[in-house]
Amino acid sequence: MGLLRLPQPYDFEISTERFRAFGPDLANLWHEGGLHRVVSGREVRIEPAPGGVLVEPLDAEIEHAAGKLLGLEFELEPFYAFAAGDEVLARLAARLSGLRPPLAPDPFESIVGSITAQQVSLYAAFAVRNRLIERFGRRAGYAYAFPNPADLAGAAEDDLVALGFSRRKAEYVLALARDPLDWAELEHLPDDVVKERIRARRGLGEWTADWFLARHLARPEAWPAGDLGLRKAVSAFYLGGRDVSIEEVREMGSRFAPFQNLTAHYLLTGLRMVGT
DNA sequence: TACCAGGTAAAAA
DNA sequence: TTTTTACATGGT
Repeated sequence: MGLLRLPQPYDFEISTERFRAFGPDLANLWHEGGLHRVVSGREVRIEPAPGGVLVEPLDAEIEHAAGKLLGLEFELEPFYAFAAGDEVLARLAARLSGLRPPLAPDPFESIVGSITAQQVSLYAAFAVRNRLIERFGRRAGYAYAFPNPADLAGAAEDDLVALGFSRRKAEYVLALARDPLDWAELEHLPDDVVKERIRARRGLGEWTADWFLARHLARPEAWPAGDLGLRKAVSAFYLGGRDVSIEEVREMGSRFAPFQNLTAHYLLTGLRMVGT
Protein backbone atom coordinates (compact mmCIF):
# COMPACT_ATOMS: atom_id res chain seq x y z
CA MET A 1 0.00 0.00 0.00
CA GLY A 2 1.06 3.57 -0.57
CA LEU A 3 0.78 4.84 2.97
CA LEU A 4 3.41 7.41 3.74
CA ARG A 5 3.68 7.95 7.47
CA LEU A 6 4.35 11.54 8.43
CA PRO A 7 5.82 13.09 11.55
CA GLN A 8 3.05 14.68 13.59
CA PRO A 9 1.62 17.19 13.70
CA TYR A 10 0.71 17.27 10.06
CA ASP A 11 -2.44 18.98 8.77
CA PHE A 12 -3.15 18.09 5.15
CA GLU A 13 -5.93 20.61 4.59
CA ILE A 14 -3.96 23.55 5.90
CA SER A 15 -0.71 22.48 4.24
CA THR A 16 -2.35 22.20 0.83
CA GLU A 17 -4.37 25.42 1.11
CA ARG A 18 -2.03 27.17 -1.25
CA PHE A 19 -2.97 24.78 -4.07
CA ARG A 20 -6.56 25.96 -3.83
CA ALA A 21 -6.19 29.60 -2.86
CA PHE A 22 -5.50 31.18 -6.24
CA GLY A 23 -7.37 28.93 -8.63
CA PRO A 24 -6.26 25.62 -10.09
CA ASP A 25 -2.62 24.80 -10.81
CA LEU A 26 -2.59 22.23 -13.61
CA ALA A 27 0.81 20.89 -12.54
CA ASN A 28 -0.19 20.58 -8.86
CA LEU A 29 -3.87 19.94 -9.17
CA TRP A 30 -6.33 19.73 -6.34
CA HIS A 31 -9.02 17.22 -7.28
CA GLU A 32 -11.67 15.63 -5.06
CA GLY A 33 -9.80 16.09 -1.82
CA GLY A 34 -6.37 15.09 -3.09
CA LEU A 35 -3.34 16.53 -4.80
CA HIS A 36 -2.40 15.30 -8.26
CA ARG A 37 1.02 15.69 -9.84
CA VAL A 38 2.89 14.00 -12.66
CA VAL A 39 6.18 12.34 -11.68
CA SER A 40 8.23 10.89 -14.54
CA GLY A 41 5.21 10.71 -16.79
CA ARG A 42 2.93 9.03 -14.25
CA GLU A 43 0.16 10.75 -12.38
CA VAL A 44 0.43 10.53 -8.62
CA ARG A 45 -2.41 11.21 -6.20
CA ILE A 46 -1.77 12.24 -2.62
CA GLU A 47 -4.65 12.21 -0.16
CA PRO A 48 -4.96 12.36 3.61
CA ALA A 49 -4.88 9.14 5.61
CA PRO A 50 -4.63 8.33 9.34
CA GLY A 51 -1.05 8.91 10.49
CA GLY A 52 0.10 10.32 7.16
CA VAL A 53 -0.97 10.38 3.54
CA LEU A 54 -1.90 7.85 0.89
CA VAL A 55 0.34 8.11 -2.18
CA GLU A 56 -0.63 6.17 -5.32
CA PRO A 57 1.40 4.90 -6.99
CA LEU A 58 4.45 4.92 -4.72
CA ASP A 59 8.10 4.20 -5.39
CA ALA A 60 11.36 5.80 -4.27
CA GLU A 61 11.26 8.60 -6.84
CA ILE A 62 7.63 9.39 -6.13
CA GLU A 63 8.30 9.35 -2.39
CA HIS A 64 10.98 11.98 -2.92
CA ALA A 65 8.65 14.24 -4.92
CA ALA A 66 5.84 13.69 -2.43
CA GLY A 67 8.18 14.59 0.39
CA LYS A 68 8.84 17.91 -1.30
CA LEU A 69 5.14 18.61 -1.86
CA LEU A 70 4.45 17.73 1.76
CA GLY A 71 7.23 19.93 3.11
CA LEU A 72 8.83 17.09 5.03
CA GLU A 73 12.17 18.88 5.18
CA PHE A 74 10.75 21.39 7.61
CA GLU A 75 11.08 20.61 11.27
CA LEU A 76 8.12 22.03 13.08
CA GLU A 77 8.99 21.34 16.70
CA PRO A 78 11.99 23.68 16.93
CA PHE A 79 9.99 26.32 15.11
CA TYR A 80 7.05 25.98 17.48
CA ALA A 81 9.42 26.26 20.44
CA PHE A 82 10.75 29.48 18.95
CA ALA A 83 7.27 30.71 18.09
CA ALA A 84 6.21 30.42 21.72
CA GLY A 85 8.32 33.48 22.43
CA ASP A 86 6.53 35.67 19.90
CA GLU A 87 2.92 36.59 20.53
CA VAL A 88 1.95 36.66 16.86
CA LEU A 89 3.72 33.45 15.90
CA ALA A 90 2.49 31.65 19.00
CA ARG A 91 -1.09 32.31 17.95
CA LEU A 92 -0.45 31.36 14.32
CA ALA A 93 1.41 28.20 15.29
CA ALA A 94 -1.57 27.15 17.38
CA ARG A 95 -4.16 27.98 14.74
CA LEU A 96 -2.10 26.51 11.89
CA SER A 97 -0.66 23.58 13.79
CA GLY A 98 0.62 20.99 11.36
CA LEU A 99 1.16 23.38 8.47
CA ARG A 100 4.17 22.26 6.47
CA PRO A 101 4.77 24.62 3.57
CA PRO A 102 4.73 22.73 0.27
CA LEU A 103 8.01 22.78 -1.62
CA ALA A 104 8.36 22.97 -5.40
CA PRO A 105 9.93 19.67 -6.50
CA ASP A 106 11.11 21.06 -9.86
CA PRO A 107 13.52 24.02 -9.87
CA PHE A 108 12.68 25.12 -13.41
CA GLU A 109 8.99 25.07 -12.60
CA SER A 110 9.70 27.10 -9.50
CA ILE A 111 11.60 29.83 -11.35
CA VAL A 112 9.21 30.00 -14.31
CA GLY A 113 6.32 30.17 -11.87
CA SER A 114 7.97 33.13 -10.19
CA ILE A 115 8.47 34.88 -13.52
CA THR A 116 4.78 34.53 -14.32
CA ALA A 117 3.92 35.99 -10.90
CA GLN A 118 6.15 39.04 -11.19
CA GLN A 119 4.13 42.23 -10.87
CA VAL A 120 0.71 40.68 -11.55
CA SER A 121 -1.86 39.14 -9.23
CA LEU A 122 -1.51 35.47 -8.46
CA TYR A 123 -4.86 34.85 -10.16
CA ALA A 124 -3.50 36.34 -13.37
CA ALA A 125 -0.20 34.52 -12.91
CA PHE A 126 -1.88 31.14 -12.54
CA ALA A 127 -4.05 31.74 -15.58
CA VAL A 128 -1.03 32.47 -17.77
CA ARG A 129 0.98 29.66 -16.23
CA ASN A 130 -1.80 27.15 -16.82
CA ARG A 131 -1.94 28.10 -20.48
CA LEU A 132 1.82 27.47 -20.70
CA ILE A 133 1.33 24.07 -19.08
CA GLU A 134 -1.52 23.12 -21.41
CA ARG A 135 0.43 24.19 -24.47
CA PHE A 136 3.86 22.74 -23.66
CA GLY A 137 3.36 20.24 -20.83
CA ARG A 138 2.23 16.63 -21.06
CA ARG A 139 -0.98 15.48 -19.51
CA ALA A 140 -1.20 12.29 -17.49
CA GLY A 141 -4.61 11.78 -15.95
CA TYR A 142 -5.97 15.00 -14.44
CA ALA A 143 -2.65 16.78 -14.00
CA TYR A 144 0.00 17.89 -16.42
CA ALA A 145 3.77 17.57 -16.17
CA PHE A 146 5.19 21.06 -16.09
CA PRO A 147 7.23 21.70 -19.29
CA ASN A 148 10.95 20.94 -19.09
CA PRO A 149 13.55 23.37 -20.39
CA ALA A 150 13.84 21.12 -23.47
CA ASP A 151 10.07 21.37 -24.05
CA LEU A 152 10.33 25.16 -24.22
CA ALA A 153 13.74 25.63 -25.82
CA GLY A 154 12.34 25.42 -29.32
CA ALA A 155 9.39 27.72 -28.69
CA ALA A 156 9.23 31.20 -30.16
CA GLU A 157 8.70 34.36 -28.17
CA ASP A 158 5.47 34.88 -30.04
CA ASP A 159 4.21 31.52 -28.80
CA LEU A 160 4.59 32.64 -25.20
CA VAL A 161 3.22 36.11 -25.88
CA ALA A 162 0.14 34.41 -27.33
CA LEU A 163 -0.32 32.71 -23.94
CA GLY A 164 -0.31 36.04 -22.10
CA PHE A 165 3.37 36.50 -21.31
CA SER A 166 4.76 39.98 -21.75
CA ARG A 167 7.48 40.21 -24.41
CA ARG A 168 10.02 40.61 -21.61
CA LYS A 169 8.85 37.60 -19.62
CA ALA A 170 8.83 35.50 -22.77
CA GLU A 171 12.49 36.44 -23.28
CA TYR A 172 13.36 35.53 -19.69
CA VAL A 173 11.69 32.12 -19.85
CA LEU A 174 13.14 31.16 -23.22
CA ALA A 175 16.65 32.22 -22.25
CA LEU A 176 16.39 30.06 -19.14
CA ALA A 177 14.96 27.13 -21.11
CA ARG A 178 17.81 27.29 -23.63
CA ASP A 179 20.52 27.71 -21.00
CA PRO A 180 19.27 26.42 -17.64
CA LEU A 181 21.07 27.06 -14.38
CA ASP A 182 23.05 24.19 -12.87
CA TRP A 183 20.29 23.18 -10.49
CA ALA A 184 22.27 20.36 -8.85
CA GLU A 185 25.12 22.71 -8.07
CA LEU A 186 22.81 25.29 -6.51
CA GLU A 187 21.67 22.78 -3.92
CA HIS A 188 25.13 22.75 -2.39
CA LEU A 189 25.89 26.47 -2.43
CA PRO A 190 25.25 28.87 0.45
CA ASP A 191 22.21 31.14 0.31
CA ASP A 192 24.06 34.28 -0.76
CA VAL A 193 25.87 32.51 -3.59
CA VAL A 194 22.63 30.95 -4.83
CA LYS A 195 21.13 34.42 -4.89
CA GLU A 196 24.09 35.75 -6.88
CA ARG A 197 23.80 32.94 -9.43
CA ILE A 198 20.09 33.50 -9.89
CA ARG A 199 20.30 37.27 -10.05
CA ALA A 200 22.99 37.05 -12.73
CA ARG A 201 20.22 35.97 -15.12
CA ARG A 202 18.14 38.61 -16.83
CA GLY A 203 14.64 38.73 -15.41
CA LEU A 204 15.52 37.00 -12.16
CA GLY A 205 15.77 39.47 -9.29
CA GLU A 206 16.03 39.29 -5.55
CA TRP A 207 12.38 38.40 -5.01
CA THR A 208 12.60 35.47 -7.43
CA ALA A 209 15.86 34.31 -5.81
CA ASP A 210 14.40 34.52 -2.31
CA TRP A 211 11.37 32.43 -3.23
CA PHE A 212 13.62 29.86 -4.90
CA LEU A 213 15.59 29.57 -1.68
CA ALA A 214 12.37 29.32 0.30
CA ARG A 215 10.18 27.09 -1.85
CA HIS A 216 12.62 24.92 -3.74
CA LEU A 217 15.73 24.67 -1.60
CA ALA A 218 13.86 24.92 1.74
CA ARG A 219 16.59 27.09 3.18
CA PRO A 220 15.57 27.89 6.77
CA GLU A 221 16.60 31.55 6.63
CA ALA A 222 15.07 32.44 3.26
CA TRP A 223 13.00 35.61 3.72
CA PRO A 224 11.34 37.14 0.64
CA ALA A 225 11.22 40.66 2.02
CA GLY A 226 10.23 42.16 -1.32
CA ASP A 227 7.11 40.03 -1.56
CA LEU A 228 3.98 42.12 -1.52
CA GLY A 229 2.02 39.45 0.32
CA LEU A 230 4.67 39.11 3.01
CA ARG A 231 4.89 42.88 3.38
CA LYS A 232 1.13 43.03 3.86
CA ALA A 233 1.26 40.21 6.40
CA VAL A 234 4.11 41.78 8.37
CA SER A 235 2.27 45.08 8.32
CA ALA A 236 -1.00 43.53 9.47
CA PHE A 237 0.44 41.29 12.21
CA TYR A 238 3.23 43.48 13.57
CA LEU A 239 2.74 47.10 12.53
CA GLY A 240 -0.94 47.80 12.90
CA GLY A 241 -1.45 47.90 9.17
CA ARG A 242 0.81 50.82 8.38
CA ASP A 243 2.81 50.81 5.14
CA VAL A 244 6.20 49.17 5.40
CA SER A 245 9.19 49.35 3.11
CA ILE A 246 11.01 46.36 1.67
CA GLU A 247 14.11 47.42 3.58
CA GLU A 248 12.22 47.45 6.87
CA VAL A 249 10.75 44.00 6.26
CA ARG A 250 14.20 42.69 5.35
CA GLU A 251 15.64 44.05 8.57
CA MET A 252 12.78 42.59 10.60
CA GLY A 253 13.72 39.15 9.29
CA SER A 254 16.62 38.87 11.72
CA ARG A 255 14.29 38.62 14.70
CA PHE A 256 12.92 35.37 13.24
CA ALA A 257 16.33 33.78 12.65
CA PRO A 258 16.92 30.96 11.96
CA PHE A 259 13.26 30.34 11.10
CA GLN A 260 12.57 33.09 8.55
CA ASN A 261 11.26 30.65 5.93
CA LEU A 262 8.69 29.02 8.19
CA THR A 263 7.81 32.39 9.67
CA ALA A 264 7.10 33.81 6.21
CA HIS A 265 4.85 30.87 5.36
CA TYR A 266 2.96 31.03 8.66
CA LEU A 267 2.42 34.77 8.24
CA LEU A 268 1.23 34.44 4.64
CA THR A 269 -1.04 31.48 5.33
CA GLY A 270 -2.15 33.14 8.53
CA LEU A 271 -3.29 36.23 6.71
CA ARG A 272 -5.39 34.12 4.33
CA MET A 273 -6.79 31.53 6.75
CA VAL A 274 -6.75 33.17 10.18
CA GLY A 275 -6.65 36.93 9.77
CA THR A 276 -5.29 39.38 12.30
C1' DT B 1 -13.86 52.33 -16.26
C1' DA B 2 -10.15 52.62 -13.87
C1' DC B 3 -6.89 50.62 -10.80
C1' DC B 4 -4.24 47.23 -8.45
C1' DA B 5 -1.78 42.89 -8.13
C1' DG B 6 3.34 37.97 -4.19
C1' DG B 7 8.89 42.59 -9.97
C1' DT B 8 12.37 43.69 -13.18
C1' DA B 9 15.12 46.00 -16.57
C1' DA B 10 15.96 49.88 -19.07
C1' DA B 11 15.29 54.73 -19.98
C1' DA B 12 15.35 59.25 -18.22
C1' DA B 13 16.59 62.68 -15.04
C1' DT C 1 23.51 58.04 -9.01
C1' DT C 2 18.47 57.94 -8.28
C1' DT C 3 13.84 58.09 -10.22
C1' DT C 4 10.49 56.93 -13.64
C1' DT C 5 8.42 54.06 -17.03
C1' DA C 6 6.77 49.91 -19.66
C1' DC C 7 5.02 45.63 -19.29
C1' DA C 8 0.09 42.19 -20.04
C1' DT C 9 -3.53 39.68 -17.50
C1' DG C 10 -7.51 39.04 -14.29
C1' DG C 11 -10.36 40.58 -10.49
C1' DT C 12 -12.90 44.27 -8.29
